Amino acid sequence: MITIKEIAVIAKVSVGTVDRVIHGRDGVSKKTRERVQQILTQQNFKINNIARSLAMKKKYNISVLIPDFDADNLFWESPLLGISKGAEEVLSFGIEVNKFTFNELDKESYLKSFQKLIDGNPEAVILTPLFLNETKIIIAQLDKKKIPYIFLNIEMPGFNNISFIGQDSYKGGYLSGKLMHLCTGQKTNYLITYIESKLYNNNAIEGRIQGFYSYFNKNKIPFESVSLNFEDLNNLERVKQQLKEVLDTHKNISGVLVPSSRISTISNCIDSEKLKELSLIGFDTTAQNVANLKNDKITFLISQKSFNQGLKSVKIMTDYLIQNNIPQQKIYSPLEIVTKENLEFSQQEKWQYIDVKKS
Amino acid sequence: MITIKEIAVIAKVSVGTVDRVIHGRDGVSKKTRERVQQILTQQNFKINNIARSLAMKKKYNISVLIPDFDADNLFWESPLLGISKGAEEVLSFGIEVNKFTFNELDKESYLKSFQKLIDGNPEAVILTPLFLNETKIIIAQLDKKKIPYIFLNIEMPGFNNISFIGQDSYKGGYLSGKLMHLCTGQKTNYLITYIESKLYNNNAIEGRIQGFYSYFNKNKIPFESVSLNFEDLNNLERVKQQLKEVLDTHKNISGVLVPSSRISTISNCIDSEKLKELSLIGFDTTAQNVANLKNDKITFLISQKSFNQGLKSVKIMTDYLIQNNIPQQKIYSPLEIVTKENLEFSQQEKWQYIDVKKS
DNA sequence: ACTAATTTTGTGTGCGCACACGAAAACATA
DNA sequence: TATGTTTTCGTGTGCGCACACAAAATTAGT
Repeated sequence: MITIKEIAVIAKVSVGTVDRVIHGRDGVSKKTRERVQQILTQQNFKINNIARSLAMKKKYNISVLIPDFDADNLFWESPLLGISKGAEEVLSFGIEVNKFTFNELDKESYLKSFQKLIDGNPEAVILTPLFLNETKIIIAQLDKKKIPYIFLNIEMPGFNNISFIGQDSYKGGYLSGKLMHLCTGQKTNYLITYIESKLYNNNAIEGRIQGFYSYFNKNKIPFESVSLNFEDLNNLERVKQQLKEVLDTHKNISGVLVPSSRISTISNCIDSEKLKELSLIGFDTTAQNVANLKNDKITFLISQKSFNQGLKSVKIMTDYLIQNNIPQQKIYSPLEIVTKENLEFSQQEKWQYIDVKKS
Repeated sequence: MITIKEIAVIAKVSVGTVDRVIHGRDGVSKKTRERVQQILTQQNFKINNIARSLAMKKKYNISVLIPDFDADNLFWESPLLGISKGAEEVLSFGIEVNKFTFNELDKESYLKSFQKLIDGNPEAVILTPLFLNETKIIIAQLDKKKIPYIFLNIEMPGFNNISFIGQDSYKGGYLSGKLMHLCTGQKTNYLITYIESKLYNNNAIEGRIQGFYSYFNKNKIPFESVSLNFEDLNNLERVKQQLKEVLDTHKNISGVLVPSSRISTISNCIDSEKLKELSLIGFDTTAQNVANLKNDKITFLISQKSFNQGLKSVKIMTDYLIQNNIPQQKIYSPLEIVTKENLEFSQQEKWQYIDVKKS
């Protein structure tokens, strides 16, 4: 690997001039600039990022706004862990990552957390835009201050986010259709459950349901589906009752699709005898979901590897800040098919990180 | 992040002494060593790897011995690409990666390539131990010279490799059993094809077949299987004939398992009308396999993400050389279930790398 | 032609660490 | 006590780059 010093010798200029050419700073005559540039490309000069980041010492502050997790809903644990991992990896590059969490059921806490965040004067922001109107307020401030931002996990159109990192929910649903069909064969009567949220419009869930339908339509497979809408997934007795009713009236249902991460709640609320006749397919490998996959209550999970999403968001933002690398507008995570038999190999990155932390 | 200089001030010693304590070099009195060590842990000192690798300038040479690929069998392309990616990533750490390939059908070329490799005096070796006896010769030399080595993709017991990176073939086969059962439902009559190799004993294929059987046995699912052994997969006419024969005599076969990466060859040699009645499951996402997955000739592929295996092998060896991090003895890759519907999200790392290379 | 203003180029220092070398302290021997 | 030996510790330099500042070269203005 050739160094700027060597380039300087070849070009018969000083390292300062080479530095100016490399970074396109002004103060170099056209003639020497061209000469140096030519030698640069000709010698295939590649900057030594190790030395660069050591010399730079510029401190960047990336702030993250993301929902918190709790015992009932562990979904956000994974991305948070991924972000922590990312934070460690970019630490030596002079990047500090600050996490701000909020209650996913509380718009106020979203705004309040953001207020704290913005007070820290971050150079860049990674956020989960859960509520539309509040996000508008937030983004207005970011745009005004010209702070770049990435949307993590939730897609929301109409903003100038430099990237979206998450799942293609339509294709996830489409895949769930295929798997469901595979599980149930001819008996194509399905139950689809979801939670009507007055709080936020979750495009992901709708996308998944659409994808699910599309699989059958595009492949000209006749099917029937019943939808069941829960008001409150924490009222387990009510959930049980609703499920029993619908499964009793529609005896021929052979599969249940839960287009969210809450499938374990559903599977726990179905009578265990009845459960044996059903194929359950859901999304995301939360601890509860994984447990139910293990004891055969769930057949398939489709994971978006949200640990990696968190990790990636930090790394991509770092790349943007340090190298000025513009990322792709949409970065879709893999659709990982998880079943009892390959479970132990799933989410390796996450578990490795947790292991390291413990030791 | 606290620096050794700051530690030195606190401990009232010079940076040199701190350095000695950190790296356990001798020449420090017991008393000061303990004092410095205490401050080190107390202040939670973490070495700055950026600065470290800059200062070190020690050049390491990792050499890789791996089969070459050709148009008929692209399997080894992926790990090779992964290794290239890894080589780039560790370049700034003063690590040079040299690749030596051999013909997987030719024991002589294995030894000959190794001879070239060892002449380069590598500090570490990553290899695919394809032939048992020849591997013994090779490893004897490495052991004698105390050169550490990792086994990539192929497991071979009885050696002092610091790690094995590859697939758990038994569990891969077990998963293929589950998927096959899912695809075929009640009709559990299967054809299992393989290539009897006189050259090398491929434990992976045996492991997969065993795993496949185990799935049905452990779950007490009655099934029947027919085995078909090809002498030469390049003699397509003969392969076609053999397949036709076996499928004609066993009309009730509903699925075909190919426990190797050569499933595309098989699927291309089955009459297309007949193919529609069959479920085909195979391993590894070679270009040909992927193409056949797309046009519905193959139902499932189980991928071991060999790109990542190659990448990982380089990074793990680097970690071992630079940080003296001892890796796990066995590092199993995920069992990625690939189907037409999630194909585009598969192997992202690999495609990204290829894209970058092109631009 | 002689300053002054401006552009162009060169130099020096430091980022945090590794390591060679030399200095000082502690100890040993006569 | 003087001298040699060994142990312990400190200093200086460089890794490749960024950046502030100084110096030189060029141009403009009179």
